[in-house]
This record gives sequence, C-alpha cells and structure tokens, in this order.
Amino acid sequence: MSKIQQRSLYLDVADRVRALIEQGDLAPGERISEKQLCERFGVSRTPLREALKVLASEGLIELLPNRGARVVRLTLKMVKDTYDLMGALEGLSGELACQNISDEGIRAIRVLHDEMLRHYHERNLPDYFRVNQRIHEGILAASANEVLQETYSNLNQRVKRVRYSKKMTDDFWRKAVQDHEHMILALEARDGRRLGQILRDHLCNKLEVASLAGVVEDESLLDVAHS
Amino acid sequence: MSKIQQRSLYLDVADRVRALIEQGDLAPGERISEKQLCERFGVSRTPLREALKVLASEGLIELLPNRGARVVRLTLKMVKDTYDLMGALEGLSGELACQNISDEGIRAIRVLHDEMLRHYHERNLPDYFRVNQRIHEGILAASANEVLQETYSNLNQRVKRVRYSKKMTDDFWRKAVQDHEHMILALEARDGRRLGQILRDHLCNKLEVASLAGVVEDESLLDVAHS
DNA sequence: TGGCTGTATTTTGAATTCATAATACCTCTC
DNA sequence: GAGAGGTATTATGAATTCAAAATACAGCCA
Repeated sequence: MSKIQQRSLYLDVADRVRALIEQGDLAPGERISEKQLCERFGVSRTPLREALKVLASEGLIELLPNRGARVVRLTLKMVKDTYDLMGALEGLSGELACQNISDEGIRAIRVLHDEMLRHYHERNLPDYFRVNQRIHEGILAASANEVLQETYSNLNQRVKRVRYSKKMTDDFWRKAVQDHEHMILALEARDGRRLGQILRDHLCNKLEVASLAGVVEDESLLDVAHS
Repeated sequence: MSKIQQRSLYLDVADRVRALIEQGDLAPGERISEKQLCERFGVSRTPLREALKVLASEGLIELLPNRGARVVRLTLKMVKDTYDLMGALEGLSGELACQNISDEGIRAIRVLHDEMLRHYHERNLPDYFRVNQRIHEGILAASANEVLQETYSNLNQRVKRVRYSKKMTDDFWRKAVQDHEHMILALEARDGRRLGQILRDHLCNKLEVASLAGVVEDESLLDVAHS
C-alpha cells in the first residue's frame, strides 16, 4: 500500500531550496536563477516560483521585481535582532513549560541536562551543542504553544546558516552551563517566571552574536544590495 | 511622470485577500474558490495562487491538497497562544525601546498617554482604543528591531478579525489604565526590565482573551476541520 | 426508497506559452 | 580606444493550456 496523500510540489521545492540555502549551496547575496533551479529539480517554473514566494515571505530570500530573487544577506543587526526575538520567545516557552510540562517531562529534561553536563566536563563541544539544543527544543515543545513553536522555528531557520560557529571561550561556556543549572532548578520548581527570566537572558544568544563578528560581515553586504 | 516601479500582481492580490478576510467578507472556514476570486480581481489564476501560497505561510488560510483553500478558523486556543506570544514580543519591545528611544520619543509617548487618560476619564472607548494602540505601536517602533516589528505585525494580522471586541468592564479598564501609568513611568525612567515585565503581563491580552469566549466558538470549528 | 457504482463536470496542480522588462552585445561615432 | 545608442538575447511576469483529482449527478440495484 503506497502513500496516498501527496504533498504539493511547491512544498517540496521550498524544502529543497531551504536546504540549499542552509547548507550554503546558495550563497548569501547570490542571484537565484529560475531556469537553473527548474532544471536542477526537474520541475517547471510554476511550482518553483510559488516556492520562491513562500521563501520570500519567510525572510530567506528577497524578490526583486523583474529581476528575480536572491538569498538574503544577513547583516549583523538582523542576526542580533533575530536573536533578541528568539530570546524573548525562549523566555515565554520557559514560562509556559512550567505550567504545562508533566513530571515525566521534567525528568526527561533533567536526564538531558545531566548528559549535557558530562559532555561539558569532557569538553566535548559537538555533543554538548547537540544535547543543549535538545533541551531547548524540549522546553519549547513543553510550552504546548504551537504558534510559538512555529514562529521560533521560522526565526531559527533564518539564522541557521550562521549559527553554531563553534567558537566558545572557557569563560562563556562555564557561564552557559551555570545558566543551565539555574534553568533546570527553576523548571523542577516549576518557577515559570524565573525560568523565563533566565532563558531571556541566557547568554547563548549574546554569546553567539558576539562570536559572529567574524562570520557575518557587518554592513559589507551593501556592496551588492544597492538595488 | 507616472509610477515606474510596479508592484507585483501577487502582492496586490494578497493584500486584497487579506483585507477581505479581515473585514469578514471571507468568513472563517469558508472555502475559497480560485475562479471566483480571479473574476473578482480580474487576474488569472497564476498570481492568485501565488498569493494564496503566501497567505498560507502567514497562517491566514490553509491549503488542502487538491481541494483548494479556506480561511483558517481560529480556535480559542490559537488566539490565546497568539496573544501569549504577542505579549512576549511587546515585553521585548519595551526593553529595547528603553535602550533606543530618544527623549523626544518619550515625550511623544507621554503626550499620547495623557490623551489616552482623557479619553478614559470621558469614557470614550473608541478613542481610548485608538490612542492605546498608537502607544503600543510607538513603543514597538522605538524598539528599532525590524524583525520584531514584522513578526508582531504578522501575528496581529492573524487575530485582527477577532480583536477589539469592545467589551470592557470598568474593573478591567481601570486596571489597564493603571498598567499604562506604570508603563509610562518605567519608560521615562528608561527601566527596560520593568517596562518589559509590565508589557508582558499587561492584562489587555488576558482581558481580550477572556472577552473572546463569546466571539470565537472554542472548538466548534472542528465540525468543518476534520479533513 | 435508500444506497452504491460509474460517468460527467468542475476544480485544482503543473506545464507551457505569450508578453514585457532587463541584460548583453554590437556598432557607430567622436 | 572609449562611450553612447540601438538591437538581440535572455529572464521574468502573467495568462493559457493540459492533466489529474475531487465533486456532482444520474442510473442501477437491492
């Protein structure tokens, strides 16, 4: 028995373009040729163009009337602004999680937390990042607010390609872990206000922004952008 | 000399459909016929369908594969979740506004605040609402965070058609004004943390949700929704 | 009469075609 | 040889066409 419900073509195309952007196969500022992508995906221009419209409304690309599309170049300010926003959303997710999460849910987060600590003590950065991310995702899921999750996911998508720059000073790392210690305690106490506060201020965001100074070239994107 | 740069057709169509939804000309749950809208707008299906894709990604309509589109029916939970989110965003806007707003900006908000107070004392609800909204917009603008503004605007668009239900008990109203008194003081003191906290908890949100019990029919939308 | 099956119609999904704006290139002039 | 102007080419915007799925409807049978 095969799958009955077929996803629309434009959704698949949108996913594939998103992946290309995320992986850097389509560089920031790069002009997107419709024909080229059509041939690459083996679809006609109609679904491709529909996909581009969606991606534009998601903020991943920008459409220039009569001149096609190009991948959005992230400015440092855009990334900073987006992180501020994501911080606020994480804060909310913490508050809501404390209201809605089950006791088992808390225990599951605690398990992840302890695992993360082990990776920290072993100075295993990749695994630390991975588990760290799962903790934040877990809290987000526990918020039981789908609009929040969807919004967060969209914002995250926008900055994914510059995230996880892997630079982490000992000092920052120590403070991040300390934040997490306070977080798990607040969660276990179901102190939403406190967890929210911690998450909003969680220096991951600020840290990442700081470390981006080298990754994103501030306003240098304007050299291509004067449309 | 006429306008040179012409907006894309699909953008105009999207705006017009948004307006139809907001005004209630397209009812929640109502099936959207492509042909009908094409004739109404005098465009072909291509730009209309592109517009529908965008509106779907904005959360205003939903696309059912091979069965067209329909206006999203808001559940009470969706509205509640959205308001929670908007509260968090307003909180952030307050924090940022305190960092970025100019002294003139603060004075401008103070003027609006005093005007709002007058409307309150005269029990002029429509003008109160109007000025109230301008205050919140002013703070949002002062945040100088475009991603935030854009995100807020999208969420607001989703719930616009059920907002401003005009029901306001004296008690709620008094508390709302009281919140605003604290807000303007926090702003003038540039106390971002406090202003953020007030805005997050500002009972407008909770109030509106409460008053919605009659406007949005809780889960009754499911009668159409089992796709 | 009520329900089911098969056909006709309508509607959506996607490709193609046509029109127009932008770009590239070539020539002509200075 | 450099730059301006004009034509050819290419790419995009939008309409149309074709294909496939869903819906409506009619006839059939119990």
